[in-house]
Amino acid sequence: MLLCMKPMTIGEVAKAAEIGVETVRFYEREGLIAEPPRRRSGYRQYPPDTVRRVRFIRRAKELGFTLTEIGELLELRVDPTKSCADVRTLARAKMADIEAKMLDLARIQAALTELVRTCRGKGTTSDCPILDALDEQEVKRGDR
Amino acid sequence: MLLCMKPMTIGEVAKAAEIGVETVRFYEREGLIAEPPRRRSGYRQYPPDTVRRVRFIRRAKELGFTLTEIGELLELRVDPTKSCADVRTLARAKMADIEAKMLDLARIQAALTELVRTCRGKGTTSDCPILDALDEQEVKRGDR
DNA sequence: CTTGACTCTGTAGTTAGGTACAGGGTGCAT
DNA sequence: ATGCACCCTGTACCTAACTACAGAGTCAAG
Repeated sequence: MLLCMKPMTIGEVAKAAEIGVETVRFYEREGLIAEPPRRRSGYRQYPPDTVRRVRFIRRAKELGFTLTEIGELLELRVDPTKSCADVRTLARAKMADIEAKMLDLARIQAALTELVRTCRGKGTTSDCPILDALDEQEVKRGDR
Repeated sequence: MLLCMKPMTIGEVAKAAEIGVETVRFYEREGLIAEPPRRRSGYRQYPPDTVRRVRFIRRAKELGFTLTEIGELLELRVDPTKSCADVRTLARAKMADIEAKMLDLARIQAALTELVRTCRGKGTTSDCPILDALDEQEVKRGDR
């Protein structure tokens, strides 16, 4: 573990996070990762923690979050410079987003399960259960 | 159902699906929705079902699926022209994707819950539980 | 029959999120 | 002390997924 505390080059970070070197610099420009200290030569010296941050960004993107949203998630922390109430409010908003995503995913999952079941059973049991997955809740949304 | 079975214009579909007219045509070009019949004038006449399809596309995008993946999902159905085994295989692959997404979302959700809890506890407990959310599988890998 | 909102095709521009050089400097193993 | 892999900045380019015209035709309320 203590070995991990040595600063890393951008190439090491990129490799560890399974991402391109250019992308790391891009995330830095976008403010998603902090500007690291430099050597006198100008080489970036990343704290190893950066790898986790970059990995988080990569995974969160696959969940449909934009880089902006991911930035907000990464800003969320217990921080004396911010009001606890603000942090909680923002966190709760994100939790609601996530809840909605999980619900939609569960619906598609259920539809796929049904599809596989139907498929095993008989041949031509008609059309497309997938379409049903996400649309009855328009009704619910209306009176939310 | 109140949904009228009469064909709809592209503008009606767009409005009902909360999307732009241009986007509907774009989805048609991309093969995500079928080319509808036309009037003699060339006007598209959409079956009302199209609205559900477009809504599905919109929602699925928010879950991090690409249009290509969404197209694959929409192709999945019990269909005599396709082998049942193929459909099942593809459906199972999608289900695995979805499972992974739901797991990651649950992890972030848990991290946010923890954050809110900590925050209420009035701690300056320092850092960032969010970062921990998606990286425990790293633990499996040996450090160098 | 006019008029204004709507539709058509086709092409071009935009935004998000990277990705790829060019032209130069750095580090280190041999 | 040199070669090679790596890093720097800056700019340009790329794909996905729209979005915005232009220029022309269509529909229907009044």
